[in-house]
Amino acid sequence: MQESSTTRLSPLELSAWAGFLRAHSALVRELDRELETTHGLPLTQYEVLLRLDAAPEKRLRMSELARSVLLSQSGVTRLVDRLERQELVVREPCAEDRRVLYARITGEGRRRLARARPTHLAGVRALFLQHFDEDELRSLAAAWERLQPAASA
Amino acid sequence: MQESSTTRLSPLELSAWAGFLRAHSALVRELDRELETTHGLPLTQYEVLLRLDAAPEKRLRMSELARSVLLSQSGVTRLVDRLERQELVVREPCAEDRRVLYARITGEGRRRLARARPTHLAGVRALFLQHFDEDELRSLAAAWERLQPAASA
DNA sequence: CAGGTATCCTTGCGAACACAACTAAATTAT
DNA sequence: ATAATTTAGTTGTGTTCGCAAGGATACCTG
Repeated sequence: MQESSTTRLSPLELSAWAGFLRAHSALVRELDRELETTHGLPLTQYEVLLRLDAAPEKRLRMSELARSVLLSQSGVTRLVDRLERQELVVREPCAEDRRVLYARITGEGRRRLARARPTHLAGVRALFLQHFDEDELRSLAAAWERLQPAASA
Repeated sequence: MQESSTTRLSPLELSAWAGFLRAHSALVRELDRELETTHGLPLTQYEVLLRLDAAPEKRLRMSELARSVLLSQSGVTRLVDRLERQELVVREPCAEDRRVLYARITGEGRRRLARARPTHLAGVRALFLQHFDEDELRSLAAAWERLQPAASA
């Protein structure tokens, strides 16, 4: 009463998929813990600061931010709330369209980001990048490109 | 005032790492949504059922389960609470060690799992496995092995 | 075999998220 | 111009999670 191939993953498929899930879970947990304990900055907050710092005018619309960190709109609202409370970010109205708000990274935000960055990058290298050679990195990067449309559909 | 290579990821490194994060987020969200809407079974619950069904006696200690699904102990306690409420799982005491509780999948749990499985596997194939050839899968599986110890340390 | 320690699981608590309903502003249509 | 629709963002509600603390049982040591 089993249709074999459609109801089972091969051991190889299982390793690739389950490993992906496990790796992500362990990595994110560890990196988050690291960042949180050494700089009081959870990973999601770090990533928002990173995006804002990299943005053309050190600011992004709330909705752009939501897309860029792959979070829901309401998630971003409250995430920016938390960042604003710490004065790492400020909200600015937009003159041309008064519905939109920009989130802009502050000087203090940039300092916090600068201090946290080495920690985070060291972690990403030690826990992730380290384990791939250059060919593998290329292969990975290409693969993520391939499954991007499928995922966002 | 910047130490270049230690404070920046190369574009390739960034693609590999950021892609990994984005891919995971999008994939899990989509698979979870799929499973939830078609079978009322969130991904985490599905995975617990899967582990229990695959276990030697259709049961695992709570702590084994926690390690196997890479969740905190308390997370598993409440996840099993939810499963028990739906009667997909039962808790059983252990005679040899009265501190431990086994979580055992029930007949109903196995039926739900069996019904959900094709949906989930189709999703995993379509959204993830599809995009890798066999060599890449092998390379991936090997890589996850490599970074397993680093992550759990 | 008593006292301390370690292990297994649960519970209190707070943080973070998604979904849906909502307000305000802009755009489009009549 | 005004009404309907769309878009940007926030807020209410419920869910899930991790951490830290707690209770019970097992183990270990003198």
